[in-house]
Amino acid sequence: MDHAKTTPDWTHLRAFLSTAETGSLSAAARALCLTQPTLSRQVAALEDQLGVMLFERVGRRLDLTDAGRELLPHARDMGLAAERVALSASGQRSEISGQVRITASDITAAMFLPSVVATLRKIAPQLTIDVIASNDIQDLMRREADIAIRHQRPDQPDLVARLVLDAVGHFYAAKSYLDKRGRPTSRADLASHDWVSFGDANRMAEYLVAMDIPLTVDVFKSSSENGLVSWELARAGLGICPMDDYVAASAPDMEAVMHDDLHVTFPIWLVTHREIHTSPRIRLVYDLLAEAIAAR
Amino acid sequence: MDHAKTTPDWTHLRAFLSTAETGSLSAAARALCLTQPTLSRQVAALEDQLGVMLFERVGRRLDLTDAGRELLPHARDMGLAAERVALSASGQRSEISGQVRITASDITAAMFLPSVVATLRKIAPQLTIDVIASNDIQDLMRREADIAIRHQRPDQPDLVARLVLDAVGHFYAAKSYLDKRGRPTSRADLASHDWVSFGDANRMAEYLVAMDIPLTVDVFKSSSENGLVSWELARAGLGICPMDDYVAASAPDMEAVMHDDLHVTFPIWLVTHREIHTSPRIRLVYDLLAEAIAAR
DNA sequence: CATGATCCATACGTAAATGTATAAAGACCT
DNA sequence: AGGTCTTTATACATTTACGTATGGATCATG
Repeated sequence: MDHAKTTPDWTHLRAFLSTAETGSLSAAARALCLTQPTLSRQVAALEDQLGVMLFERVGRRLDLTDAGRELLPHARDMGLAAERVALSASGQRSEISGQVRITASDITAAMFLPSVVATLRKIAPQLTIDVIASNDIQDLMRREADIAIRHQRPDQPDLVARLVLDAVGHFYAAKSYLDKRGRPTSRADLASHDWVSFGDANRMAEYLVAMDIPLTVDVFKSSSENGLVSWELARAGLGICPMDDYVAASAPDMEAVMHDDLHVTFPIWLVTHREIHTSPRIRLVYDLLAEAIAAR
Repeated sequence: MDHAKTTPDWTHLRAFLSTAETGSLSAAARALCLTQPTLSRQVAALEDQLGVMLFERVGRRLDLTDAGRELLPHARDMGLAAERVALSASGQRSEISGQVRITASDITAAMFLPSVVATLRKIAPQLTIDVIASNDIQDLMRREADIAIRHQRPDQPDLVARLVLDAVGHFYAAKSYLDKRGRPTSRADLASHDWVSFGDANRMAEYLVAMDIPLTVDVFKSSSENGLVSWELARAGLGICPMDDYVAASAPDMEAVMHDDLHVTFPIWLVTHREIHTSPRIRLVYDLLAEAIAAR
């Protein structure tokens, strides 16, 4: 098959992809660190080579034609594959070796990190990943970890922090518990239910009262400093417990209480020290974590 | 994310892909209609940009490094996506419209063509596909079809024919039939079984005798000129019937008789008239059929 | 309605990538 | 062993593609 001759120039395909995704030649040029005339020529050359109009020039605007719309997903596939090449390559570099220590809450460490570590190991086989499950943000300062996933902005100025996502959580209880005790429909109802505390019950009560949930500390019939244990207590039917929706989604026996009316959001910060700017192995893990969290 | 800067040049990626697949820079240059020094520079530039050695220069030979082996599948993905772009584009061209008539045996028409026609319709929405189920090779000469899928080389010199595949078939019977009548283990056994004829029983007997199967024409207890009907007769337990393995695979109730010792091969020819050289719409369908048959 | 900003297309000089030519080196065959 | 046919890498001339500059056109804004 003489497809070689009919295969378009890959650079032109990248130009098409970027133009279609950014919506204009100028924006695509900025994204690719090229100039607008270059993109203009590349897209025109591609159209010429394919024998198909890809964009409709209507005024100063470029609109994808039907043909362009048909080709776009395949161009996107190319782009994704190219990104995988780049990512894979960066993991294969000889500098990417040694150990990276990631600290996160016990829940994040157990429910989220394993899959990320798996892809990380695949991308960078010479890397060793240490997962440190801890709720102490000080770890990073003591240099006991390289990267931390935390739910509050660190106040140390010499740390590099990035807000990756505002995660959403709800208040969950076991379906069996709710079947027995009834499903609350108002905030007042919540005070007559059992609660499972995440750490100190007094601090937790304060937090919930600040959310306009009128309860007293004696609703907490069980508690644990360990988030996984708290969660399992709730799953055992011991009461209501706040939980990240992402984690809760893997527990079909749990149900969100007053789902549409009651939720919490909490930031997810990715924190590291300044070494990230000089250490490629930490940078790789940092970027991959950011991507994985954002896309979770 | 500043991935834009780290994303390698797509042209270089194509150079890497072609080099890895052909095994040498020179071969890649020939495949891409470029020169060997160009490929040499492009691959070197890619290695430089990625910070990873992709090939090991051992003598005059290029061997993929572990890193290169890791990247290759992603580069392949890019290549496949690029081919899809090209194919899609060719289908979107305005010249690709109108009708294409494909003739094939009734079995091929019913069991294989539908999925091909589906992808064809998706690629070239302005194309109308006529499937003509017929066992008469003359159709093409009478201009009743544009493309024919046949199992013998056409003797008309003004037709363009291409041997796409040597298909493999076996002799099949219903499992229920074999449970009742026993499974033959030798060629001699076959003569005591019932057979379903594909067309004329005398011609079929001749063919089988030529294969060293010692049977007489009276073993044919049923027959049909229609292949699909013959196959359904066999499925109904009426006897043994030769069938293309590809078709038989979709009938779990059928079993190959003496699978390891007895099989037939038959060529699959793709035939068209010379118009293919001037008609893009026929060329597209022809190429797609060839690909689909080869990859089936 | 006019002004400014933004976008696309074209022209031109320049920089970058390509092709040609060539050398060195390994594989294969006699 | 020697010759031939590969292969890859480098040097140089040329072509190609790029960036800068500019004009025309459209849309937003005062």
